[in-house]
Amino acid sequence: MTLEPSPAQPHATSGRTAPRELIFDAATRLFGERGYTGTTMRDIAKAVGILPGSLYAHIHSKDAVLLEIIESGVDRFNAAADRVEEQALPAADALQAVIREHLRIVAENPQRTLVVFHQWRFLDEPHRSRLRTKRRHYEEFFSHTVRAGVADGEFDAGLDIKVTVLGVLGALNWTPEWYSAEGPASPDQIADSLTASLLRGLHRRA
Amino acid sequence: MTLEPSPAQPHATSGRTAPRELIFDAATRLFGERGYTGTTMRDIAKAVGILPGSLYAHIHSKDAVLLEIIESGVDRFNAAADRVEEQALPAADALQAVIREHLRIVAENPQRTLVVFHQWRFLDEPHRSRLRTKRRHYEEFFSHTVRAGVADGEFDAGLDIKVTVLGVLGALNWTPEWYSAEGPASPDQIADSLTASLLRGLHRRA
DNA sequence: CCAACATACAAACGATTGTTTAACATGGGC
DNA sequence: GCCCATGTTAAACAATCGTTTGTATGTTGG
Repeated sequence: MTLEPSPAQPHATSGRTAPRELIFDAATRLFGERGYTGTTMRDIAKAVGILPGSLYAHIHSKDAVLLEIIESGVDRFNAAADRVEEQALPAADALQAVIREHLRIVAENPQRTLVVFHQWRFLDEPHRSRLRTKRRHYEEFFSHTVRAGVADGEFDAGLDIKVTVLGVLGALNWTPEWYSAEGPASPDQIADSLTASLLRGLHRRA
Repeated sequence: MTLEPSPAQPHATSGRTAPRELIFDAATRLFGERGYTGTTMRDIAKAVGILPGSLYAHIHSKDAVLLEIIESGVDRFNAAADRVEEQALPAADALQAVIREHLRIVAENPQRTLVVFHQWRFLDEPHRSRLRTKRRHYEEFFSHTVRAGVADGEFDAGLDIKVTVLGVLGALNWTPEWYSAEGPASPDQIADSLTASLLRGLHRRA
């Protein structure tokens, strides 16, 4: 076999972005903006710059595209939570760390995050149940962390843990709704501001 | 004409629910579950128990139904905020009051709240802009309240007000996603737990 | 009793949906 | 220089979309 300085692979990671990737990028953006049922294959094709039928040389179906977008998104959140869990930090530090990771993932691609949080309803079984389990795994990291923080006296024992966790998750899950890359604050700065509000509360310390 | 023990008025507020109201209830539930673009007029008609064409004796169009659902929902939130504002409470009390009202509105009809928060994207102009302005009015009540709380020393001066308000709103806007009428806690109990977490934070007081 | 009205049905409309098919181009490896 | 894989076009498919139409059926106020 001769030397291959610049192989120009047919369907590997080459200079030009692979058409399959272009399709997924366009689909992610459109699903985020108009929702899964509000986006047509013709919309996606037009965004990529090809005809609708040509999409099917690269993808299996509209449903399969949605599934892959959501699954890859959920996996990022879970990988981040697992990474933080491995460090076995004190509860407050663990929360700050995971909130930072959360906002980095949102900032990297807010549209994909919106799809993950809202379009899972349109997955058909058994994928929907499987993805729901994955999302629950992420939520349970927060439950465990808050519970541990209460157990060792770091957090207030009077907390309603369930509501508190859902409140924190709500604050985080809502961020892709307002985050803008054009804003002045970096994802880490936003994460730390949010962490400060959530952990220390609004009230002034005596 | 014989006696009428049960008048059965044609289109007044009688014993039987008006068909128009049945349509809006079904549309609210379906728009909340499957989204606006994921719901067909045939879905709504089947839920009401009539044929698709018969809907148009009661409504103008699918878009008009969505607009009315969202607008009536937004108006409830704004009316609640205005009511609290009139009382001119200290910032912490004002927040607790509006959070209570917020959760009562969510609890009364979580599906309608979901439609308000997510389906406004499918309104066409100028309605979308007008509704966005109404939503901003609600959000500004929170901004003003937090800012006032910081100004008079009730809240921590180190707060990033913008992020803090968006965090609180995120926690509140996410509630219809998990609130269940079958749950053990009342809306007011949930609101007070949430208020405690948000205002006092997770950390144990020294 | 009757005119008016509200409501319903059955059927259809043009447009749009996701997807399939057959034919045509293109370009690198033997 | 040919071959095969890859990617595209053009055209069409059955199904479904929001909505309209014409007609029938009661029910009510006068």
